[in-house]
Amino acid sequence: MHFYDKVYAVVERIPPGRVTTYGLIADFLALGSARMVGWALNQSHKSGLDIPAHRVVNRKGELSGRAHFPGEGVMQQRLEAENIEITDHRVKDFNNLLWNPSEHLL
DNA sequence: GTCTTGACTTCGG
DNA sequence: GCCGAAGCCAAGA
Repeated sequence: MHFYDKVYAVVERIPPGRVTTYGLIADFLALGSARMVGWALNQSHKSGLDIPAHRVVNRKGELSGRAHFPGEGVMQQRLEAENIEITDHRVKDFNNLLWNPSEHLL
């Protein structure tokens, strides 16, 4: 059980239409660094699992990981498919859509 | 072994 | 609010 397995477990529990941040996940799992979350998601494609990584954004609500998706604009399209509006690579109404793991999982 | 590289965040200016 | 520096820690070279 590596830390990225826990990251995947949390990310899979993010409800559709909501988003969360690297920092919140790192804090919830006590990883010590938000970078580890990004690194875990970077490796997620070869885990074989279907991780909804598009629901994880940075603390400003920006789609900082969009470049690592299979195609250009894929991350944004997946979010829009869940009724999340994106303007200039940022989640609109981000503060309202933010999903905090520690308030729902514990 | 060290050094670099990040899907990040926080703090000071 | 923006910018630069620093802290963070697992891979890969």
